[in-house]
Amino acid sequence: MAKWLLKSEPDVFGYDHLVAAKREGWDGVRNYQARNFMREMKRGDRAIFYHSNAKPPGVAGIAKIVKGAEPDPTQFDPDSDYFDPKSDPDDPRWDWVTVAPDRPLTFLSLDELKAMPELAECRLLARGNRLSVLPLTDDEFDAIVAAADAKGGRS
DNA sequence: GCCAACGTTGGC
DNA sequence: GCCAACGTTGGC
Repeated sequence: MAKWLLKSEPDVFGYDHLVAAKREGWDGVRNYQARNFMREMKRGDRAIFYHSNAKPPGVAGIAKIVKGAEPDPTQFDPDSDYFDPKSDPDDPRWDWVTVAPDRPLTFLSLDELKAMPELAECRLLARGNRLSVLPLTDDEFDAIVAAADAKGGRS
């Protein structure tokens, strides 16, 4: 089971939105590297749900992949912000995966993540990183969950 | 294939 | 609102 990190802006779609929606297509990814990571995702994988462009940014919960990659329908919708006129319906350019909430985490801010030695190599914290979908090692994933649970007084 | 211009991301 | 980083586009 692979581990991932998904970024979302909480003003647009935060972890609470995912909880309310129960499941959601992860639409709007328009970056090839991020798309390729989504294509590697399998049902049952877990992902850290990260709030970007937030005050403060940080980790809000755990999501699970409930359906692997398939074409993102918003690429064909002219009314969508994510419409891509260059995407050929016979050979769709962009995919999404379907995610569901697993469980919320005690909030860990970006500053707290930066202070964790286990995340020294994590792509999330790499300088200039803008990828919205990225892989985590098992150790990185476990360290984030453990740190959030410790902060929340959960053992 | 190079690279300058431009747009977007995301922290601050 | 600013700006650094970086991906994409398009002229050549």
